[in-house]
Amino acid sequence: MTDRRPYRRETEERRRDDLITAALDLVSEGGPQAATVRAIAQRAGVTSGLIRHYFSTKEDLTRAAYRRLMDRMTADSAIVLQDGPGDPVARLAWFVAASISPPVVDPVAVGLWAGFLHGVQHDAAMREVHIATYLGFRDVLQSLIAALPRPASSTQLRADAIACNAIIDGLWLEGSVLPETFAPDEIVNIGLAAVGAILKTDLAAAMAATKRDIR
Amino acid sequence: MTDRRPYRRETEERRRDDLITAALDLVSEGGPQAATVRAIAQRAGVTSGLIRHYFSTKEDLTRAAYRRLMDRMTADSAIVLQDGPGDPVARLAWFVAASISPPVVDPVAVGLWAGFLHGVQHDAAMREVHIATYLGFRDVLQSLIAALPRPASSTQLRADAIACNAIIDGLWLEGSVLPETFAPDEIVNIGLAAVGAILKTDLAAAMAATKRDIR
DNA sequence: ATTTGAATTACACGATCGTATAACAAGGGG
DNA sequence: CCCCTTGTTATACGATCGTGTAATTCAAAT
Repeated sequence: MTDRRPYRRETEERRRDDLITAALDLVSEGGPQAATVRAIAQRAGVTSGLIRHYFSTKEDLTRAAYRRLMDRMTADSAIVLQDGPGDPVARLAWFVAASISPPVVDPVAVGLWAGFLHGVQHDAAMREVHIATYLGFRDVLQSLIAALPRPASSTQLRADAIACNAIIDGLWLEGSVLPETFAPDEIVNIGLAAVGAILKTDLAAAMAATKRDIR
Repeated sequence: MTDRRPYRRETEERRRDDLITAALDLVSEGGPQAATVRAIAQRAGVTSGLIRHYFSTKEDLTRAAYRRLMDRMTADSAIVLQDGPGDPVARLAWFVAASISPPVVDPVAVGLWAGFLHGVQHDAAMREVHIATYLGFRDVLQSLIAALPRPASSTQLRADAIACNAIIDGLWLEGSVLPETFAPDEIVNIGLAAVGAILKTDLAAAMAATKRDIR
């Protein structure tokens, strides 16, 4: 009868992916308030009714989007462990450097992260994701620290991991929110020096040495 | 004619204060979306029309609320400098400890902070407040570091201040978002040890000594 | 070629959003 | 004691929110 909008059927995976991506884009651009059902649908190229076909509620979509964001950020940090150097000191240095460099350090990412924080504090499912992500990251860091050629008790190891993680988080925050305040590589250099000072290990030298190796 | 709600006239200061407080409470409880004009007015015990009598727009009220939040947080950190110890090492230790203890470390505060971050990134006035607050805090920290009995170049001083500030920010974040993950005083102890390691100064000992003095 | 299941669009619903404007009343200055 | 400024309430407006339901049309199976 009337002219209805033509459409193509897509796989469930593709549609969910498009909707989640659209939601994240909108939150980063306009804050949580901008990620309305209608705006998300329009951005994803579908009509708003379709959202409720793939997500039982908007909160459900929000949770999925947060999960996606966290997965992406941890993956960006851990990727250097795949084909990075073998030396324990250099491995730690690379991991720290990657965690406080783009694309982990990114105004968009920190904006998204903040946009979801209220959900993390009040929604049990989102809180679970956050805890798993945070402790997972810290455990990776702790295992890298444990592999260093130096003696350390388990309680000392935990304290070191928390401290180094705090440096990474703090520099990530500041570098992401106020990137123009820092010179290029300043954050990485400060981070390596600070983590090195806590662990009494020269990460900056190890970084420089392996950088030369790669070339 | 009809029965209108009775009311008392209040000073401008009092009304602005009530409205800002109501807005902050609502953001902390329900996120930015919960701080609607009507909800803020109801929480403050007035009708919604009154908001536009004191704030030209909702954005204007939001900016005022953010300014209030930042002022309160920096004041909570700096209060220990008023009647704290005179010894430079102890002063720094107290300042660091206060910055990673309640009421600065607080789930409500970090939730509020995150709720405003999108505004900070996109609103020029809010961004200005953020930059001033952040650099102001870091300058206080840097001047405390500069007062330590040790030689340091100005570039080294800047790097140290950024690194120590990152530790504080990171521990503030983690302690505020996941308080149940840490033992009592664990964050303070780790923070003092980490800042001390970076500055090669025993802050924990200075803290313990002055604590004994106060008693 | 036809049927059939479901992916997708279309539309309606009540609630609530921020803003604008007019009517009222509180309380100090004459 | 009354007036007059203005702090405050009341109400309306159009836009938009998340959700529920029915109608359609695509694409695979028969």
